[in-house]
Amino acid sequence: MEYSIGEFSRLTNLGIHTLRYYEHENLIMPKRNSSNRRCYSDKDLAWVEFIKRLKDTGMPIKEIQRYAELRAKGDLTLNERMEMLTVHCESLNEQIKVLQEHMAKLDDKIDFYRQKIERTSKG
Amino acid sequence: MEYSIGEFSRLTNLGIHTLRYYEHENLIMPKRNSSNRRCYSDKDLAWVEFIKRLKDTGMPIKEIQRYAELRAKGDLTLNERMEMLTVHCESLNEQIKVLQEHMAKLDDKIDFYRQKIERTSKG
DNA sequence: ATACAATGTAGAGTAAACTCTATGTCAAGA
DNA sequence: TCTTGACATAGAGTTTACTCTACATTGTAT
Repeated sequence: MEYSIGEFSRLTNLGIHTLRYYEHENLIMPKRNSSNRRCYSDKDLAWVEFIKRLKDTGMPIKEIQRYAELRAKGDLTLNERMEMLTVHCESLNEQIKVLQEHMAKLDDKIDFYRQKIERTSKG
Repeated sequence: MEYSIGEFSRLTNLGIHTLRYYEHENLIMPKRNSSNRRCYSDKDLAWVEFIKRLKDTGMPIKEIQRYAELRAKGDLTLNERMEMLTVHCESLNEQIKVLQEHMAKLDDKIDFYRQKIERTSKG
C-alpha cells in the first residue's frame, strides 16, 4: 500500500508538519509521484514506528539521523547499527534503573506525608 | 550551615545561572545577607535535591512551581501536595512500564540484527 | 470553467529549560 | 589605594523539536 501524507499522518499520529520536518532532517525519504506528492509505503510505516520507539526512549534526532544514514547504506552497516542499538539499550537500562530509584524515594515521601497528615488531623 | 551561591552550585551540581533561574521561577528562595548576597541553607539543599528528583522524573518546571508555592504556604497544603505526588507517581509508573516495553522490543531487534549478521558473514 | 481541499516549499514562530552577556557592586588581599 | 574575584541584576541568546504561516500547485467534484 501507498499513502499520501495526510493518510500517513493519521496512520502514524504524527502531524503533517512533523512528517515534513522529519524528511527535512533526513529521517524519512518517501517516494514522490508524478506530481511531486509524497508516497509513503508500508516499509516507511514500520520505519517511522521504529523512529518513534527510539525517540520515546530518549534518543535525540541527531542520533536517529545517524542511524537513518547507516540504514540507507544497506547491509554493510548492520554491525554499526547493532552497536548503536546496543549502546542505546544500555543507557535505557540505566535510565529505567534510575527512574525506579526515584520512584521508591517518592513513594517514601508520600508515606511520610500520609503519616504527617494523620498526626495533624488528630492533633 | 550556610552557603554562598558558588558553594551551593558545587554542592548541587547546578550552575550558578541555573540557581538564579530557579529562584527567578520561584522554585528556591534563599535568604540574603546584609550585602544582598544569597545564603543557602541545608534545608535549601534538601529541597533542591527533591526538585531534581521531580525534574528527573519528568515533572515540568511549571508544576514544580505549583508544588513550591504550596510548600511555601505550610502544613495547610499537605493534602494537596500529597495528591500531586501521588498523581506524579502514577504517571511515573506508567512511564517506567512503557520504557520496559520499548526495551523488550529493542532487545528483539538487536537479536534480529545478530542473526542477520551471522547469516551474512556465512553467506 | 471554477471552486476547493490537499499538497508543495521556504522560512518564521513557539515552548521549555537553560546559558550567557553586559554592566555594576563590594569585600579582601597586595 | 588598587585590583581581583565572587556576586548582583536585567535581558539577550541557545538548543531541541517541533508547529505554523504565507503563498504556489494540483486533482477532483460541480
